[in-house]
Amino acid sequence: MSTTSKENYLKAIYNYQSLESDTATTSNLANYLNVSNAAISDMAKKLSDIGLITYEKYKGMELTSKGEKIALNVIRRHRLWELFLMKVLELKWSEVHDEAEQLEHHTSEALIDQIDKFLNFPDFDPHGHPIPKKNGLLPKYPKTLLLSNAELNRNYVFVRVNDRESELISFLTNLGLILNTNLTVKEKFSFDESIVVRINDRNISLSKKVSENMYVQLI
Amino acid sequence: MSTTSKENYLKAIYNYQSLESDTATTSNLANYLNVSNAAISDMAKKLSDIGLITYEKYKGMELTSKGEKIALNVIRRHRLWELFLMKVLELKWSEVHDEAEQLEHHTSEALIDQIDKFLNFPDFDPHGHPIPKKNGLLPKYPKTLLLSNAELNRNYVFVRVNDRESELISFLTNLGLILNTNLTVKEKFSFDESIVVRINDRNISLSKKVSENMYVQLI
DNA sequence: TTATAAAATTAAGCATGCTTAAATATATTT
DNA sequence: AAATATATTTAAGCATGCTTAATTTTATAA
Ligand SMILES: [Mn+2]
Ligand SMILES: [Mn+2]
Ligand SMILES: [Mn+2]
Ligand SMILES: [Mn+2]
Repeated sequence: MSTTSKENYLKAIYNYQSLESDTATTSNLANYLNVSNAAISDMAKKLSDIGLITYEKYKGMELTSKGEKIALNVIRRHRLWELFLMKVLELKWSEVHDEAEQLEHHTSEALIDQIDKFLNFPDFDPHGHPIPKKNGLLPKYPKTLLLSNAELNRNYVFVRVNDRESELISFLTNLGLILNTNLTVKEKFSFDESIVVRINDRNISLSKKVSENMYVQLI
Repeated sequence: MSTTSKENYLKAIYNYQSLESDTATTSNLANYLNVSNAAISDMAKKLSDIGLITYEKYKGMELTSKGEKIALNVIRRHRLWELFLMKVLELKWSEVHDEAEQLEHHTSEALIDQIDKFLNFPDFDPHGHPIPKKNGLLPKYPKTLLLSNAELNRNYVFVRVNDRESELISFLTNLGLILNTNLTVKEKFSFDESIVVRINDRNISLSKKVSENMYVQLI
């Protein structure tokens, strides 16, 4: 019923659904999942048939409560694995996402609950994402904004990062830019939308690509 | 190239190949893997085409050194996962096999090496099976025989159990029959091939089905 | 040795999850 | 409001890994 592929589609739809800035369109999902638009249309029919999304041709799709429940469960497995791999098995910050991307589809309820327990029921994964609880609810997490939207000369703390590109994570690690680092935007260049941030008395230049994948919180 | 299905076939072939009492025939594999004979013939062609087994129609199949290497690698992942799940995540003796059956196909080299290291490079899994080393070699392990073939009134130690049926493992657990238990066969009944074994001053009757899945070592 | 039984293979077909190319619907310009 | 561009869906087809039914090969018995 819920294969690896279907789980990934549901997660992707959830992702767009929970964004206020974007929606789960066919093209968005195709791009996100690296498949053709035709594959999305195809799967939309199937997911709709089994009651996991609502779908009207040309109008887009939405998770049903059943579909959302599955999506959150997969996300829970993903994020618990990430934290476990990092804290217990010492995998790198940049490696855990790809590994979890596989494991999330092949982990029983009993196993994931043991991992949850072993980690003492954590609220956040290594990239600052909230971990859905066994009951399906997300823990409370703070309002954040993209670093690319942060204002000049105010104090922020780096609290979350998009983990889908391991290169980016490695890059940040090399810069010493780990979660919970304090920073201030000192300059913004409009010609390439790069910025200069001050971190621990060091000025670092970050491209648009980088700053729009980092989330910060005002302090 | 090497999918979940192919990995399972290679493991199954390895299994029969390493048995002196049986061989990797089409029917054996079909029965072991719970698929039709036709599926085995089909896959034999494919595995042969990609150089993982040698195969002559009606004559049977054998792993090439390339195929055996993959098989041993999957077995390594399987057994390391089993031990890790039991020792670290406290899954039950009867649960770890089914869980590992999935995880073995979705674990990177980096991760399995970390698990190996975390467990301090163990030689045996929870069911007494030797764990292939990173270099592809099996650790030395003692000569054993099936409990069903053990002689009356000699002292044996229970060292290995077939882990493919979780019901059997639960059954043994309930009897207190864990690995490294000493035992003596007191009676053998020919009419149903059941036996009576003496364990810790208790006499226990075991069916043929049970005794031919337990391996013992003479002491 | 020939007949029969058992084992293995081939043939045809199905589900899943993709692809590219063609068709159609929706959005944007003029 | 048409014309054009963009987004989406449909059509046809492919790979993988199965199935059942038919056929062929090999093994066993008479
Ligand atoms: Mn992730
Ligand atoms: Mn993450
Ligand atoms: Mn096992
Ligand atoms: Mn085992």
